[in-house]
Amino acid sequence: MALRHAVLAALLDNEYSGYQLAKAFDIGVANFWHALPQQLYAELSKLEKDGLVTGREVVQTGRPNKRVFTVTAPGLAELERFVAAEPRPTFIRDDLLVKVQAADRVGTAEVLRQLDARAASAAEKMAAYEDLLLTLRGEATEEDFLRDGAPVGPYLTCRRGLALERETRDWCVHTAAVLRARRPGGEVPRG
Amino acid sequence: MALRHAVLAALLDNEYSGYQLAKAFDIGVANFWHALPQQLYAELSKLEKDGLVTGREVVQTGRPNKRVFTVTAPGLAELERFVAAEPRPTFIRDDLLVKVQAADRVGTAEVLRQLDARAASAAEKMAAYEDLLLTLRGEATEEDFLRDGAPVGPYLTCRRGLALERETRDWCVHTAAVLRARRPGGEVPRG
DNA sequence: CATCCCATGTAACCTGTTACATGATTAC
DNA sequence: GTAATCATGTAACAGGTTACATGGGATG
Repeated sequence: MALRHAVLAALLDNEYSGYQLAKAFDIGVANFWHALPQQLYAELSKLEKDGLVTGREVVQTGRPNKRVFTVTAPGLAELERFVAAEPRPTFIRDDLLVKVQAADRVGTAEVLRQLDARAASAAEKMAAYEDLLLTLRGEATEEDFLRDGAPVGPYLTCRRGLALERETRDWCVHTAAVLRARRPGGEVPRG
Repeated sequence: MALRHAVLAALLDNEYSGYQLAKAFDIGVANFWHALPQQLYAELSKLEKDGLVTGREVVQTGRPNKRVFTVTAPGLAELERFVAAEPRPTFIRDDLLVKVQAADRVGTAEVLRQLDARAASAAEKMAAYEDLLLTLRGEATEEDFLRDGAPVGPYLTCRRGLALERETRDWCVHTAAVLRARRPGGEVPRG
């Protein structure tokens, strides 16, 4: 019962279909919750069965119809309970960090390539988050929006995502530079 | 097959028992991989059965004996394969962020308390990581250690953890300040 | 005397991932 | 025509979590 609350929170500011929710979990929600589309479809079904969200058919032309979901009063109450509960420990799993941890004992050429790639993708995500922040606050300055604007929750979590990606990019760039300086050319010693 | 490589990487710089490994996964490895003690005991058994680590009984006085584990040549080869493979998408799950996402629609008093608590625990972890960095580099300056020191992998991942915790602390402090300014006193509107 | 730390697991359950399945429309 | 996007799932399997179990020694 954990994905459940992430989905409820994501549905607060918007109606979403499963497909749209999957997009939101790809960029935006991805800062703090990772989930696959299949999980989201399954979770939306369960949430609807439990009465925490309601679905509404949206007829579309030129593309398949879809069902969009909204949080119900019991759903909001469930979120309220979740918020009051002790948070679980934060959960990080990152392959690339495992590889850097092992950098002294394995070939670093691949690690360097992956660090470069990650730095580039972090830079892309930063740009995406900056766009999203602009969209969320509209005409307002950041200062004004943070004082009065709504919804502020998604804005604050997006800022977090931006800071995280900046940190990731900087760390990758720095780490790659350190490893390259230690082993000029990034070659793998053999034998 | 994912925890496996985190365990192998953690065992590279040291022999560890299951219990010690659990401690390492609590601070240090926690920056990039989350796992429970039960998982570690189970994984060590599997790794030993598969010949990727070897166990060695250490007789102790005044406390129970323990089995410490070392990575074998096949274990190192397995890590080498893992390093060459494409990394999986990074995995984050954070209850507190879900709660902030919902901040416009639920009571913020509890969220504020949890943000304060998280800021404090991030500050504690920063101190722990700073200590660990000092221990890892010994007498050397950071610059020298990054050029020649060993093992540099754990040092680099620890730096990442430090940066992450700093970012977490700053974001929590900032976010709490924003929410408090919007709703003076942090009270929950009812009705 | 109680509590914490060391030390290691098992068993039942829940959650998440991988692979597969379908089908229409739009953009190149 | 080929690929991408929209749209929604199922089924089998792998992985992770919760609860439980045990027992000695050190610390206050």
